[in-house]
Amino acid sequence: MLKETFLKENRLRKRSEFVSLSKTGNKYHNSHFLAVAEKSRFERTRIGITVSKKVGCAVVRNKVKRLVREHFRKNRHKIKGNLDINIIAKKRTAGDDNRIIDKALHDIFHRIER
RNA sequence: GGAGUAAGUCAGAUGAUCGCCGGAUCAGUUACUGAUCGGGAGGAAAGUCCGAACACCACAGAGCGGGGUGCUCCUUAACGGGGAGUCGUGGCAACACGAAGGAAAGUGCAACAGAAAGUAUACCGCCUUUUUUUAAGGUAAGGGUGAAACGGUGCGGUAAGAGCGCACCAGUUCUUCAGGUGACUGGAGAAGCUUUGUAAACCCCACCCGGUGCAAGACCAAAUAGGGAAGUGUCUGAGGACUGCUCGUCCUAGCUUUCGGGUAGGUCGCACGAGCCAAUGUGCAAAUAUUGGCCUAGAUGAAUGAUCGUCACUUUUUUCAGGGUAACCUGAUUGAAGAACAAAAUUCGGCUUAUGAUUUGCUCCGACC
RNA sequence: GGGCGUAUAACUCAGUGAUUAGAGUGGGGGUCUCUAAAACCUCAAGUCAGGGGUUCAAUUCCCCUUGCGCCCA
Repeated sequence: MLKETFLKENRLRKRSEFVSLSKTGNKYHNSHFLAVAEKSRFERTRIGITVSKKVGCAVVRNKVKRLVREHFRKNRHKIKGNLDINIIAKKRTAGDDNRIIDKALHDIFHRIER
């Protein structure tokens, strides 16, 4: 049984990392999200979440971030290889239900794996 | 029952599973891991509109400039906040709102219309004289214009009129009496004194304000190299000290611009405070004093979540029971949906704005007894 | 987090306490031309971001809200 933890070392934490990733990474689209991914130089998969002010107010943005993190936490072991991923939320994420967003996340992680 | 008004309260609860961010203790080991225990968003955390603490700039200076506040008394660390009043405005009322000093220190502005927009003037009128088309003088009652026209009504007076005189009313200024800490209120008297509006126009008066803000600032580690060009200045001048100007003080020996190069990692600041709760005293109250109890988030691409149950709340559907002629009301049952505004970012005191539910007092209206 | 600025026609900007808020570009129509461009004439298009207040009168002065943008190390 794999542990479903999610620590700081699984996250992207510096602006420079985000910038370099967006320059060189491959991009994947979806109705709700935009993902940028690249092979990591570490021995683990790391994730960064970008939710701009366009999506909504602070409460909405926190909610989206938590949903993305929760999904990543539960499905991390399914991702093969070591990747750096940046998930960028689009505007229409704001109003939608949790289940729909979860489905969209499942979809986009599926695209990244291919 | 309806409409309104004021004040207050809460911000769903609880369980399971998987997680997130700090803290304490213990163990292993030597900077990480594990175990246990305990904590983890708001009434507005928001807007950044005020006031402070704190830090640096000189523990903060002078003058000018600039900005703010503006009825009274009280309260507070402070405030543009709050409380209690005064006056004015709105409302039938409960009550609410008010940047509420000065226009009699000075300046400006008041479009169009109107004769005239603030100290004078006279378009139509009215009156007198002369002429009999008119001219001169008097007049501000009436008309007309405008948002606003120089107190109102009446009587006298007059050629016609006019505060020209008088009575009453309204206001202003002055004197005075009583009440109040005071704003102010009530009364008496005098002066024909009758003064336009605007200070959220300049301004005057009184009081207050140095600047920048935790990305303030301090420390540690790492790295390096301080170089080229141009301009300016070189001794009573130049530059800097995050204030527009002048002065003063302190610092540097160079300073500014540009080209090229480097860095932007961590720790502290940072969670015991003008703190919260309760009781008692003082005070109309805002507040405050004493005593007792409590410790209550601290992240930094940024924690406090997700899923599934149970119970409660609101709306609605089905079925049943009771009441009623009926519309419908009450209670139970069953399924479904909903549950506002909104996320700490150095910390406090306020203000403002957004917003769900609910309780109580008061006012007005209607019905019944 | 903290500190600032801005909003006027489809676009870029003026403007000022007062008549129906202007200019350029763009758009429509016309003149000229065989046609087009240029030039000239002409027309339309504004809740002066929204809501309150001061004033006789507000796009302008004051307050609140909203949108957009900038700065810090």
